[in-house]
Amino acid sequence: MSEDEQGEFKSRILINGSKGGVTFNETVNMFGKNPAQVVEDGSFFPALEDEVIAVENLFAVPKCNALGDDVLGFNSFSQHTCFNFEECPTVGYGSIKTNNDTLDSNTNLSEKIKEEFSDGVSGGTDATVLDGKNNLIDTCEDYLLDTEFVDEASDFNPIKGPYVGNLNLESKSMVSGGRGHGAEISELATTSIPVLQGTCQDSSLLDKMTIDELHEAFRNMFGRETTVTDEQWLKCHLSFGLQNLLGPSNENEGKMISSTSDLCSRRVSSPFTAVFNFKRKPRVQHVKRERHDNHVSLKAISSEVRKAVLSFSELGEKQSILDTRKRVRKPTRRYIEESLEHNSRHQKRSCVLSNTCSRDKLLHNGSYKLHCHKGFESKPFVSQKEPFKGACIQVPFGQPVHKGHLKKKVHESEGCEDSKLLGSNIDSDMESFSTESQDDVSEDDYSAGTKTQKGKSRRKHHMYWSLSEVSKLVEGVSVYGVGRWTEIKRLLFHSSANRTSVDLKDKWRNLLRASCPQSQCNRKVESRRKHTSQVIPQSILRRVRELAAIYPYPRERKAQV
DNA sequence: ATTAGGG
DNA sequence: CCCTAAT
Repeated sequence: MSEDEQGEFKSRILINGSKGGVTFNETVNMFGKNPAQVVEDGSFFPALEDEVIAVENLFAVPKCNALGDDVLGFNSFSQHTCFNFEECPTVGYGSIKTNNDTLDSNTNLSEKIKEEFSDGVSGGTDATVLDGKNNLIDTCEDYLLDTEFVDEASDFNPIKGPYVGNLNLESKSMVSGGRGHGAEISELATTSIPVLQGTCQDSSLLDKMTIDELHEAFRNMFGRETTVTDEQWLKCHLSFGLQNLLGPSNENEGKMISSTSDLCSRRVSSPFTAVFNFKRKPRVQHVKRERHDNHVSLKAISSEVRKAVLSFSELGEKQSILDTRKRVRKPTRRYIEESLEHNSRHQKRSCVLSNTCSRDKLLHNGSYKLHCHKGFESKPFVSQKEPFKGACIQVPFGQPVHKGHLKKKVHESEGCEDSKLLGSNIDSDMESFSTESQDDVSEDDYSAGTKTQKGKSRRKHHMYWSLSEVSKLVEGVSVYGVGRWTEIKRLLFHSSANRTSVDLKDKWRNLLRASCPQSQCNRKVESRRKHTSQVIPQSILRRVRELAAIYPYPRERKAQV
């Protein structure tokens, strides 16, 4: 099957799916698999309730970040998902079941997939994996662009959720009588295609939901309220979130590097084949069982199957290819920094591998436009479209948060607090320059923010020296002498993180210049400055002169000697 | 790592 | 303030 044919095939499925034009049975038949066979295989369905619970725990353990705005992130999503499970463990079976017997493993499928892949998560997902994903995405994109989802000007994706049915159930906490049907990972193919259309069939359920219900569902899913009253918007977000169930599995499915490059070279290896592979339930299921018993992770699955999983995910995500781009984990600024510092070397290597396929595409991918330094543009998944919001710190799976970060962060905040303290200290200690003190605080905050981006030369925000600071400096010089900037800094400016010893030195130099009675030129400048900046009191200037005499600068010292 | 000095 | 050379 040629590439074009593959693409056409995929598009067909997707489009049909979105329009619900193909029934599940038809879809299944397309693959030559009779749904009855699926049902017949009883081993697929029995899933113990505790299995569900296990899943729940699985997801409860990992990331417990504060729910942030990044609703697209897998972390928060899984968290919410877990939440939902708690509320109704058997959620989602009913509605699908009404559609087709084979479909009732729908939701469970998602769980299983997650479960399946969550093992690999801890193993550490490598950047390359993500790159690989992007490769896939991009590849898929070609096929999908002509679908109805090109329009993604807005932040959300107009997905007429495949999972609408589930959503409905979740939001209403409907519990069907059925137990958790052990949806096998192999069900993925069979299920998801039906899902794609099944949702459309069930979209009536979504439509039936009131705004309040939608809001509730939204809250359950994303852990936050929304003020949006647009039904479409809510539905899209909800369905989008549900769709994430499959996305993460993709992302988490590590160790795909090899197959990734494989896919790179010949592009996605026949999505059709991929789906088809999934039809071989017995095989995959076998793996699944093994895993249950022996904790055999997905690694055990043959690379072929894994490839299939990956490829399938593209399919299953339907239009979401575009979504996926956005859903790609947004790293925190911290993470970016760290990556720059620690991983640049590794990335260079892995990028060489993955770039050939992904890079050029990614580069003209708007949402991936990376505003990054140096060889970082090749890491699409680090794109940070939205400004970092401290509330939601999402660290990509497998990318451990180094303690250094914590330290750094702590230090930074320390600095801020200290500077605030300094402000108050100054107020009490010195003659009180309240405005200046405030300036200190704000300035500190600012500089603390800019300092973090070590790399590019961003000039430190100009911070005027407050009179109190000058006084302290002079005092320090009088005590320790000129040139002991580190000492002075340590004892008198320890709390002000924004004044380095070099700053002190520079300031002293300037004071010296200002103090020594100079030519008219100098005075002119001085008088000119009077209007804009602070005027250094004569008392201080005098003191500076005295100190200059006592502690001449080295050069002058030499001259004196 | 500090310091001096030029820019 | 930044950068760099010298120490």
